[in-house]
Amino acid sequence: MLPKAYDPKAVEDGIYAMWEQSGAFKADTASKKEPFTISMPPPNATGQLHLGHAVMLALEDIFIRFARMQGKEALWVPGTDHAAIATESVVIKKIQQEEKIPDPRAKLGREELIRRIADFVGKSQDTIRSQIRKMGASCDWSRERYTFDPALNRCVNEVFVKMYKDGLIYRGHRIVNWDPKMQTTVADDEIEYVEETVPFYTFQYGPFQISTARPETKFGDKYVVVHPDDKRYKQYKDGEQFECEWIGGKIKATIIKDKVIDMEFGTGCMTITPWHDPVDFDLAERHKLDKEQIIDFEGKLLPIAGEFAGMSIEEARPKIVEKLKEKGLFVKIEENYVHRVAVSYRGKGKIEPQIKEQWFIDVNKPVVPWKKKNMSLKEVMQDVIRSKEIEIIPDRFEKVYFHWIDNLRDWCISRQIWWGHRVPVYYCKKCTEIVNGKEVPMRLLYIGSEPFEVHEACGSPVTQDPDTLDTWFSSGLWTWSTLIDPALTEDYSLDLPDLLKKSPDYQKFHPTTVMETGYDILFFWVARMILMTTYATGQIPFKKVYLHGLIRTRDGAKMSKSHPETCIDPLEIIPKYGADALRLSMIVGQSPGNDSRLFEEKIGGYRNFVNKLWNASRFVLIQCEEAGLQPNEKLKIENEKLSLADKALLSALQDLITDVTEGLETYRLSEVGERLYSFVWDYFCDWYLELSKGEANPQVLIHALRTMLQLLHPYCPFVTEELWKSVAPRGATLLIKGVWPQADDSPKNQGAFDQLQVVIDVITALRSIRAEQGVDQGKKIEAIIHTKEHVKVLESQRGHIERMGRLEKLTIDAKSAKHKNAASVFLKGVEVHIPLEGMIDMKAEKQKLTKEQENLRGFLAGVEKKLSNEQFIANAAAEVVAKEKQKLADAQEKLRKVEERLKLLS
RNA sequence: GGGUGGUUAGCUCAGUUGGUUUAGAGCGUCUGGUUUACACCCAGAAGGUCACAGGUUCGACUCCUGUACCACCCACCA
Repeated sequence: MLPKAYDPKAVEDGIYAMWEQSGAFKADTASKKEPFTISMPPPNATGQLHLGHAVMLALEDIFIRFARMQGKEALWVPGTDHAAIATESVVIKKIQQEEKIPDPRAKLGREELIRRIADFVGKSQDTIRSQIRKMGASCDWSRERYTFDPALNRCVNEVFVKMYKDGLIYRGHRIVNWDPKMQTTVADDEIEYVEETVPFYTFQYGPFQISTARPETKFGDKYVVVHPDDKRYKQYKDGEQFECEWIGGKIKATIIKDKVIDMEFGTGCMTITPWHDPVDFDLAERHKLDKEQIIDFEGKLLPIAGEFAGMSIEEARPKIVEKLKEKGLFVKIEENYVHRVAVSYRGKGKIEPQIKEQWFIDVNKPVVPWKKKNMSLKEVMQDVIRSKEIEIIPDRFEKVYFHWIDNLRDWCISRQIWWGHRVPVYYCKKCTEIVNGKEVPMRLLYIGSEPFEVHEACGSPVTQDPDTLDTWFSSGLWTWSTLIDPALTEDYSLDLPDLLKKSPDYQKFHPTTVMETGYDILFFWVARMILMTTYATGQIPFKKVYLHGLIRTRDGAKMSKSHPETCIDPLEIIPKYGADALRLSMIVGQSPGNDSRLFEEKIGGYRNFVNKLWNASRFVLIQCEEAGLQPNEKLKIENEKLSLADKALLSALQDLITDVTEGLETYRLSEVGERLYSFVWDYFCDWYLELSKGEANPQVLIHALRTMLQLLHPYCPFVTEELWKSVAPRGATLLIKGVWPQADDSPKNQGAFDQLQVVIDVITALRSIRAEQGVDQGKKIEAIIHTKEHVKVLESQRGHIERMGRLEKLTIDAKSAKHKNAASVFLKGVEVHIPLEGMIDMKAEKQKLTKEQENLRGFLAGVEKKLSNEQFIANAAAEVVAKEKQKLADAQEKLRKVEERLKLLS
């Protein structure tokens, strides 16, 4: 016999091990079944699982388990991400703190640091693997991948080479976001802005007054920019030059007219620093102006700053202002200027724009063959969404996505950190080449995916480009690089199309079915996967994108370790409430794309539900034992032995199956969860089980329980699998491998359900009458009772109420009917005789019916109008029109009934 | 500056193309109750002019316009 309360801690690990050993997670490439694939967004291999991962795992596990039970070949590929910059900065920090080494890169060198990081990652991966298991995720561990696997590195290199050959990857001097702290470039998307209040200075610059929050960048400024339409500066011409006194002495300045200037802001003119400001850089490019570096890569001022050279920005700033004051060029200072400072999303270091030579991906060059045209990467990215090949849930994110693409610039893919896929470009250490008539060291000797060590022509060793690739370059390949057969990647005679063609997993499982992830990485990752995958494979990476929202604390704050009191840690919750409860609490009541709040009471509520299910099952088993039925027998449900309640339950189960299946197919997870919750608790436990205490039908009980376990399994896999052990039909597989129930498994009993509904309504009405009229034994009840389908008029003389177990028994004797025309039902502990005729309070009834009649007539007119609209018929899908017609027919029928009733009443 | 989402019961949120919902759930509150599983329980109750103002419609939580507040995203304001 089952214990009195469900103890998740005692069963979960065992169940998971059982699933794993059974091979249920493992997808079969050779199978003929329809594939259903999910690539798990790989958690960063830096630490611990958090709620974001937990919600991702819960959602995807539901998709996968449902698909598997529906008989699809379900593959869920797990993995981890090397997360270049994030990981490197974590490890460097760790070494700094634990070993007191201020600059680990310099002290340890490239090889040693990489070894240390790899060590750290290895341990972290173990932790993550076990945590993914704790959530019950049924992913295929035999196919686990890591973005830094040699096989994936091969894919990265192949794509790099292909892009280079297609002219999509180029090297150029461009302004980049430089992080002096991490000593690397940072992507535009990886920057966040922090508000800072700083002094805002205005200085005299020749005849102009210019304002700045960053005087330290102003040394080299020799261009002053004004708006061409600005009347204040009408007398100056574009390109006009003048001499003036500036920080380091006399300079010659040039006036530039350009529309980027906001005339309203400050004095309406500014000087520019092209080397350290993206806007200025663009402007300088447009007007072909000189650019000069002022600040070095460490964040210190260069010799151009004269006496300030070598100082840090913080140190130099007040001194420069002081000097300008001395020179009489200071005009004014505004103390509380709010200004936004760019900070690295990962390392939190202040970003200093710099011009550097970097590798870029050209997003505008139209060289990608797509649908028999040559498109740019941007155009392909737009096309796949526009054509609905990829659908985003919720669809409003499609707009956001398009907007992002519109503003997309060339993607800087090189990073100066060490942890990452190294740029597959090699140089000869010795040879030189002629560029623009000058002899320079050889820039590029070889580019390719195969490792390369010696320059054959001269016999000297080669060196690989020191830069590594942006982490999103490799994760952009994730949906398919994980499906490439690793053994093939050791063969360098194969090219990328060969690798794809010869990998059975790729052939079977790509494109993947659904990509589920947080909306916060729509740009970082989802967009990059679309870009990289369409280009590299000619296929879309996934058919659907399901975006979940952020999980917040009770107060709506972001979950972070800085608020330990409101922050929920899945690893603390699972032992306490169980993985099933956690999963439910994150799924039910949440809609895609919207943030939601999670707190412990909520999880507790679903723990109660899981326990309720457990006890209901216990009760069913007890009933069976009493009735002498083996719970794992094959069932024979005989129609003639069914009570009205049994029939109603069976009928309701059919509806439940239909609703749950449809809901899951359309990704309405919250709704389905709620439906299941309320069915199990309100309908099955509180109503049917209570009834069955009177006269139990163990066959129906077992049947219903089995069906509910099957339907609930994707949501709460552990408890359902555990219970399945007790009620599974002999010879049945594990629930995880089981089949999804079909709605037509057993006969429909819709009639019974309607009949029952009438009775339920009657009882509900009687209750309220009793409350209103204070009916007690022997007092007359007079009322009209509305039901879904009928208007029953009930007149009763006598009624009495008595307790019967948990329910109350209310008996009402009909006056005139004498049970002749009355339905007599025993239900929910209540015996009711319902007379079918008799009248009271016709006025109110008539009013209501008349109103309904009016509404229906209006409605009919509306629908008819719609259906006679040719444009509507022409444009609408066939099923929409059919639905409208159905609506029309239903309404006509309804109207007919209403009119009939009205006639009856008059 | 541009964009998106939100505003529904004390709290946290559902509500699928406008009509069987006289607006739902969970938690909380209140009143009863140890009754053939479950106090992680049962039976009931109270609690909402669906942010506000207009409009379209026979009919609006649902569609349109505007307003207010909140949140987020994007953008080159020196």
